[in-house]
Amino acid sequence: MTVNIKDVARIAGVSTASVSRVLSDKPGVGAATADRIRKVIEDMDYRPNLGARGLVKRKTGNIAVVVPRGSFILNNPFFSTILEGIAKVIDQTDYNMLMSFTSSQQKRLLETQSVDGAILFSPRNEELSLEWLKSIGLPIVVIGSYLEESPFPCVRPDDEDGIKQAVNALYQLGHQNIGIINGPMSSMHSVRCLNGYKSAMLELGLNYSDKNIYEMEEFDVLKATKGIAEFLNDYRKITGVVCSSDFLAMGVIKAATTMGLTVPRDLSVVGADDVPILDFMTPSLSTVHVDLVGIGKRALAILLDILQGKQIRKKDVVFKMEYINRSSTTTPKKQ
Amino acid sequence: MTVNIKDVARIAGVSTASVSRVLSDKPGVGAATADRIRKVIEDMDYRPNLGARGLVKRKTGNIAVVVPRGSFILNNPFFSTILEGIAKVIDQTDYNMLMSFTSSQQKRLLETQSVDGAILFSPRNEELSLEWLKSIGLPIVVIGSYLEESPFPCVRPDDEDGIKQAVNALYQLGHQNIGIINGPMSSMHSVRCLNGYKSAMLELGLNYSDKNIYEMEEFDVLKATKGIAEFLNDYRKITGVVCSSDFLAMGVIKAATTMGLTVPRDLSVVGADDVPILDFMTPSLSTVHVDLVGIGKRALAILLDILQGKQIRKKDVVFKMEYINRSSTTTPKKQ
DNA sequence: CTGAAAGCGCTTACAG
DNA sequence: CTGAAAGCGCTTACAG
Repeated sequence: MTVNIKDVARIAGVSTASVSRVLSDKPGVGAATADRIRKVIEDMDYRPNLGARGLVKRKTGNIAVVVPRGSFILNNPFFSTILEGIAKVIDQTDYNMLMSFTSSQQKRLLETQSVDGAILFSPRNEELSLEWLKSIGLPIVVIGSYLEESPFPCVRPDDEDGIKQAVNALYQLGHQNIGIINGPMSSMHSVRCLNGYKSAMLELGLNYSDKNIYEMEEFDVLKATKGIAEFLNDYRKITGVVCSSDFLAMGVIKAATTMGLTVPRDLSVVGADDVPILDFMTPSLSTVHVDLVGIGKRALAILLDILQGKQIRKKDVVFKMEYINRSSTTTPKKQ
Repeated sequence: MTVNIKDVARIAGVSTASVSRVLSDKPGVGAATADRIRKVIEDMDYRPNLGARGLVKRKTGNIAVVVPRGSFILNNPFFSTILEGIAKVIDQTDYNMLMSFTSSQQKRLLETQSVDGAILFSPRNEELSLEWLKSIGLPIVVIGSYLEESPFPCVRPDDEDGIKQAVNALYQLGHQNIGIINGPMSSMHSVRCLNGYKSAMLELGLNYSDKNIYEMEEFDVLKATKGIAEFLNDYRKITGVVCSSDFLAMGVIKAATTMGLTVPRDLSVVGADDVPILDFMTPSLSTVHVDLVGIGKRALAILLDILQGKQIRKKDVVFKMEYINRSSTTTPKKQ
């Protein structure tokens, strides 16, 4: 049996009210009494039951971090890097982090008063509908994208501009026939990337057709290498591709290698996000950098502000991206 | 104000006891009454407050997953892959997963009755002392290693044998001068890897000295490339290295590349664990495979068993490893 | 089959 | 400065 506040009160010869007061540094306890209580707490190694406290204070001290269905997600360094940012600031607070993966778990987590607020990674309306999310009345911050009409604060990379920079960088190197490897269009992120690609191509006066655009059905690159290889094979004129994520770029390089192409000699590849681990690849990945850790930090900071009742000024926080030239890109071969 | 069990009872015209009974499918409620209650629950969109329930049932429905200090950890695919296994089985239960990173957070999480059990990733005695861990009386399963005298069930790769296989594989390819890149000796894992290395070398009749052994002070490979490069440079006779993790192997390849060495032509490198993402590297990594997802699943399964009061048979579960030859290894050059 | 009551471990007006 | 009491939202003997 673990010791509770009553035990402490009894041993210290005071009421539980007094113990509670010193526990939360509230005034109204004499210095001598307080010291005595503190000693007893120490001696008995008493720790308050956070659940019980939460019940009366009507807050749990927990924050949910919700990642979309699909376990692959954890292995995606994009998420783990942002998570690192979240972890960094949560460690300076008294909040605990609850994670959930499947959509049934998520719902239960969000609707059972188990958390005070939630950070949602690119939620999908099919799984977490806007209406439902609003109905539970929980403070929410989303990372990445959600529906256009979402009322929740959002923090995300400027992906549209990022892709534009990537296309421009390839163009500067001399590429004319540029492709894009994109995620499923059910995600706003992919939509914006495609927009960025198209407008960059247009501005540069470059031609493109459907054969320049590969849209994956799923995010799981580990299983998509084959499709990418077919795409690359189908239209050999492409000399450079931009990808909507580093993870995809990794798949592209893998696919190219499988086909006997050498990156960057035969194909230049640009990623997006600049996930730390990929700097270790050979060739190291040219990409469009964004401060992923910063995104995580910022998202949690906003949630914390909401939790403290602060008014938030900026509903949408967009992190700027910046092209980094490494060694997966070069001048195209003369055809 | 969210609706509570009293509201439901009032509207349904019954006592809270009856509502509670249908909530948890307990007998003792007439079919008609039960149906009526269920309808009210539905209509009012009532969800039980898990915190309140936990208070009386004396369990929280939460499981802690504790990873060692150092945010880099999240980006280590070794952890995220195991985590994937944990997530997979937790999603089939009603438990939620609480994660914590810093040691102060961990202690708070474990001692405030916030969780029913915990999975500890290679805990360090300096942060989570055995004595303290025992004193909190929480069901615990450790992944990786802890102290020799730890009473907690443990699941881990057979790392000693894994390294032996790696050394043997290099030997088969013709390598004689084999090095090892290891983690800090404060970790049992590193100790076992070193043992495996030494006994393999001994069995093969190969010579080695301190110059064959590089021990990192920290696990953060992203910052250790320099040290590895110095090590490789210091004793150029080494033609192949085994590493105590794929993550380290990645650092070795990076370091070698920086020095102008080509892997595997100038240096063969073997990783350990076979983390999914590294199959995408060029060259793809030769490594010693272990079922990381399985380790995660198994660890949680054991914890769940303990939580259900089952007696556990095997205190230590060791997953076998198996060498996989990919393209970061080859026959050494003639010197 | 059903409900009144006590209790899980806390906190917080309220009264003194 | 201090304590008795009520209450947070549930569950569970106990009695009928």
